[in-house]
Amino acid sequence: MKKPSNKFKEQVYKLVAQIPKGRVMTYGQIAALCGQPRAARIVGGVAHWGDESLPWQRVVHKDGKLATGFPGGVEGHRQVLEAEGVKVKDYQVDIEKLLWWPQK
DNA sequence: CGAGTGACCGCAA
DNA sequence: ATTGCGGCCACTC
Repeated sequence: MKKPSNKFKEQVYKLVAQIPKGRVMTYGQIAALCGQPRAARIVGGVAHWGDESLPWQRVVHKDGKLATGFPGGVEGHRQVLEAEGVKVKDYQVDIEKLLWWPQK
């Protein structure tokens, strides 16, 4: 296990905290906004061992697929997302519709 | 500096 | 469409 803990983590924190309810972002997207478009894995590490107070449930794969290692698996992830108002279809969200970008 | 890890991403069979 | 493999980056030992 590896626990990220530097500015990259803080960057991810800020981005995730900005995700409005009912919207989702992809790991690659967040990584790109942090300046590392290929560091999606790092974002995943932060998500797993990062601040649990952040809405990681709004972070999904590039295809809109749910996170693999989410507590309770995709099942728990799906329920939390629906609780936020996000319609989940077959453990997948309408990524093209719900994908959110930070206001410039 | 070298090796290992990870809630990913993209391409090939 | 599904499955498998590698590569990528940041971080730890």
